[in-house]
Amino acid sequence: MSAPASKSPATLHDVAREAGVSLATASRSLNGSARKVNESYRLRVVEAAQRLGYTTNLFAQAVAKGSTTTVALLVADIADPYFSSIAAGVIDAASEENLVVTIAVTGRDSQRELDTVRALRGQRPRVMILAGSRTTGSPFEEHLRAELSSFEDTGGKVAFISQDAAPFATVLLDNHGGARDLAVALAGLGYRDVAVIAGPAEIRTAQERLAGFTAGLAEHGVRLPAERIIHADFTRDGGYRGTQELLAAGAGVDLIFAVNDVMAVGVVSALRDAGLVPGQDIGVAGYDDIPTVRDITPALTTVRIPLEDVGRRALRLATGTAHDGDGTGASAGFGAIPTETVIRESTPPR
Amino acid sequence: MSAPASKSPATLHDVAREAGVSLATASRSLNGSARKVNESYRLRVVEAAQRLGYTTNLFAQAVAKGSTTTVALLVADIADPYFSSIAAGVIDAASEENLVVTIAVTGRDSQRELDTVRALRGQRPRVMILAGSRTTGSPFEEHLRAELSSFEDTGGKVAFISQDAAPFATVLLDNHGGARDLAVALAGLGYRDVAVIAGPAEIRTAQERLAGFTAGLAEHGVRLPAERIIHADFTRDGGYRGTQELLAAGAGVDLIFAVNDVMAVGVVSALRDAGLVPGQDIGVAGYDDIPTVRDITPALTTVRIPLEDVGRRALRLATGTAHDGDGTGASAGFGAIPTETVIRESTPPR
DNA sequence: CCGAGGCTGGTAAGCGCTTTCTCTGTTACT
DNA sequence: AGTAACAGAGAAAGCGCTTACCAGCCTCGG
Repeated sequence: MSAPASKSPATLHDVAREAGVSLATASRSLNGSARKVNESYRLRVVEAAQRLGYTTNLFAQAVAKGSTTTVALLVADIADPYFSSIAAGVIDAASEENLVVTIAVTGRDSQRELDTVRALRGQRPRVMILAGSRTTGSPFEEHLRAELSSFEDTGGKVAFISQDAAPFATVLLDNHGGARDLAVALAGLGYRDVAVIAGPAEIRTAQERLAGFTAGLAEHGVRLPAERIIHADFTRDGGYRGTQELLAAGAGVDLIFAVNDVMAVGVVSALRDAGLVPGQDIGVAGYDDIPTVRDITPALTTVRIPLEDVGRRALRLATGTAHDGDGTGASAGFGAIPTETVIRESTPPR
Repeated sequence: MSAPASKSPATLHDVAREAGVSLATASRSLNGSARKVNESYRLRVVEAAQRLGYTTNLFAQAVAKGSTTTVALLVADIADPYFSSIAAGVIDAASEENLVVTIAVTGRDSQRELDTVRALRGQRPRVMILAGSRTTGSPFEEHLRAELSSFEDTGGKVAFISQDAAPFATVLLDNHGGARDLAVALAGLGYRDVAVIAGPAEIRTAQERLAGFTAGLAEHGVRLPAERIIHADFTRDGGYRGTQELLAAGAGVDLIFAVNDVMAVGVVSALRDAGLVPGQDIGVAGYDDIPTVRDITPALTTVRIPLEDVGRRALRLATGTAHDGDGTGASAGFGAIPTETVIRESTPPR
């Protein structure tokens, strides 16, 4: 190594001395500045920095400038493809703007979510993106709102993903509409005896999808009796157990709609384990179109959300980089993200 | 809100004034310190902080203390379940130690990986965890090493996940052994005409798995001719296309081993699309045991790696929190992570 | 030929926090 | 009672960086 391998990183001061210029000049030549500096000086500084293996201390820079390059992303569970796809989008868009993404996981726990937001504020991120599903009636909801408002008051930006969150910017997912369209399509295929594995009762995304689905069925005169709605965990195992419960109740059902794909995957497995052929004996549909549902058997009917795009959009929404006319090209404004019903083998016509 | 909603966040200075104490006292009472502070003072400070909605500016704190609470995690693709599971583990272990995790994605591009490491150094993270697969013979490899060494020289810690990375701490994944065991098990089931969809030739993880698998087969006298080894992308689509290629070559094969699960998922789909019944006509095996492979049809034979655990372990290895005797309880030392062959329906006995 | 600007380096005052050191007020002994 | 030893609060000096602000130097126009 040519680097002197000291015990602490080289500072700008070191670089300035090595280059024989002042601190100010060094700063100006290394980190953009409106001021011009003589090319020969600049070169000397850059070379000195190179030689010493100097990298700007972003923290110190942040302190001095009073603004950071951090984006905080809160997700319920990073291992869930839904969230990791969104995260991929956020990270992608962030790196375009030279922002660094910090990810925290809240595990669908409002208390913990609140704590996390508090802790994250210490990072003074430029923007905070909350992707965990909002719940209704949580006692922490109000505190969260307050915390976020105060964050915005002090110059931060927040963006929500999913349902409208009052005063904050939101990438709206049209859960109701998507589920409604799906229901219409399925009813059109001839399904009549429907059950829904819904998420936890207090999660709004789950509520909306359930409501939309019910509405869509109603348009075709299909009723969804209350006992055909099973609330379960928002996970693969939730879907599995919900299905067991449903089957145990002995309902004669020709279609199961799980309010998200990971649950639907659980449904398929549960059906199979119960000796039924998913798709053939009972149709199955999910929501989200996570990558895997294309590959399971039968391929799952679902509602596509352009997840990565949603992530990207959330970031841009928050940073104010309108930047439209890219990617899908669809939906220029700030309306809800368009969803698309994708019929696959898991719901053959009846 | 009772907070005055000023234009910039409350500073410690504000808190001190509000509480009528000195800056030093405020600092001492809010953020741990060896020094004791009169309880009544402490209370006043805490209340004032509460009232003003104060949160410590972590950056400033970092600058003053000269150390941060950040962990940087580099992954190839956060949307890949392999990496997102690892990330979940890292984040989990990190939050236990009050560390914040920053995730950057490198997209399996050595150049970009190097750039990212450089950029991340600016954050002065306490530890850097590299989970992307190492490649062999990349011209950037040496630079990366240098950059990381210099990072360690200046007080950082580096941990690699996967194969031994010379002077740096590593959570060793026994790719060779795992693949070998798998091959032995499969040969034991009667498979004889084997093909491998290997990853890109330069990725070490792929190489090792291929080598281990070949060795395992050899133990049972099964040969793996070179034309039965197809190199393809490390993704689902890579597996798909590799399989198409294989089938086009018209080889009479009874088993396809894909060097990772996402590729194996692609293999299954490709077989099916070619009118074959995976598992029945041709056995399929993968590697990693990502959550989804349990749920696809046929359920996939694979090699289990406790991914979250690997993430946790990487963090602890780097922070020096030995902290053993938890979770799985398995493997106390720093040996390779134990893998386990999981035979499922995709490889019925022949 | 001189003063007004325009450039561009350097000096120094912060940014929000920690921490050393000083200094005053107590407590504990002889 | 007098002093040593000890707390514990506050003043102030940083941490690494940015950015007014000041000071030379050069270029022009009158």
